[in-house]
Amino acid sequence: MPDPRLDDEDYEMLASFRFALRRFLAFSEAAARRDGLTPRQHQALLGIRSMQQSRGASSVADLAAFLILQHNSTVELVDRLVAAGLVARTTDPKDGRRVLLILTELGEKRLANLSQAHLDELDQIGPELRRLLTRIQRYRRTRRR
Amino acid sequence: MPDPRLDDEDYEMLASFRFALRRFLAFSEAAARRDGLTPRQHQALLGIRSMQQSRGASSVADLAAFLILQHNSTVELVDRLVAAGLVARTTDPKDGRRVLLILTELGEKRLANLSQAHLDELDQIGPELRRLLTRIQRYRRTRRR
DNA sequence: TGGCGCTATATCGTAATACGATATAGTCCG
DNA sequence: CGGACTATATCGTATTACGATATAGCGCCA
Repeated sequence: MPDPRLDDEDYEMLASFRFALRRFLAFSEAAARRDGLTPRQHQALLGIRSMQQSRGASSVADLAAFLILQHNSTVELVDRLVAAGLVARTTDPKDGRRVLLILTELGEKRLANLSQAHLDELDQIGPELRRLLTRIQRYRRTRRR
Repeated sequence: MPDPRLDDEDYEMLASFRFALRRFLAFSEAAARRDGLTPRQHQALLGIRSMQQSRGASSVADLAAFLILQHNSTVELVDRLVAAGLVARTTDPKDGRRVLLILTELGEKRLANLSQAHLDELDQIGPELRRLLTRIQRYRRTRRR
């Protein structure tokens, strides 16, 4: 069992870190909604796009793993993405059980727009997140010895 | 309007960063649930605890600001925290409208346990998050010139 | 090669929770 | 002391993730 004693600074650091994280996520959520997407839909587009590069295409199960969601929840999310015209389903020619997901032109466009906004935001908030992470690590190291 | 062109690496970096973030949040969520708390409840305890230090106590509105939630949602969250015996409500003696929140002994205990686990987890995942953030910043700088 | 176990996706009912709209209580100042 | 303002609380609603279950396709081996 690790030493359970925590001091005020531990709590303060954790709180600051989580607050910064939430501010980033709140930005992300607001940006997505401004474009008519839910946050999950945005993340799904990003996952599909990046897996398109790294492994040719994304199946529903791949997407579930990327989003850390259950398979059935992912199916429902894909339903909504297809209904919104952001993603298309195609069955894998090599394996009829698998459904491969591809971005529509609209999906590409929305994702590009959002990704640009996120990179800009990370320019702002990224350094603070890094600072907080570094501070936590440093403080822990000093206390461990 | 910023240059909207994004390349594969931009998407890959964003996807990796968000995936790392989700893994951390999934860890956090699982740790909270293992202790019988929802993720929000855990974050609320952390916020209340850290505001106790920084400004004496947390009101409902303070907590809402920390969690980036609407006031009414926060009231409902506090209802659940009180029902679970983790937090107690006390009206501010200086302003009868305000409700000050304090952790019960059980709340303190749960938070201490969870915070320890989170610091340990950040030892693991923190460096990767920092690396990804640095990579994004560096890549952007090289492309901007 | 036919059937059986396995994997992948889909369906459906349920529960949790954040929100908007609205109500109530307390404060403060002209 | 009344009215505007602030803080908290209540309630109905919508979204969405999940568990349990169903269906379809694949591959192996007796």
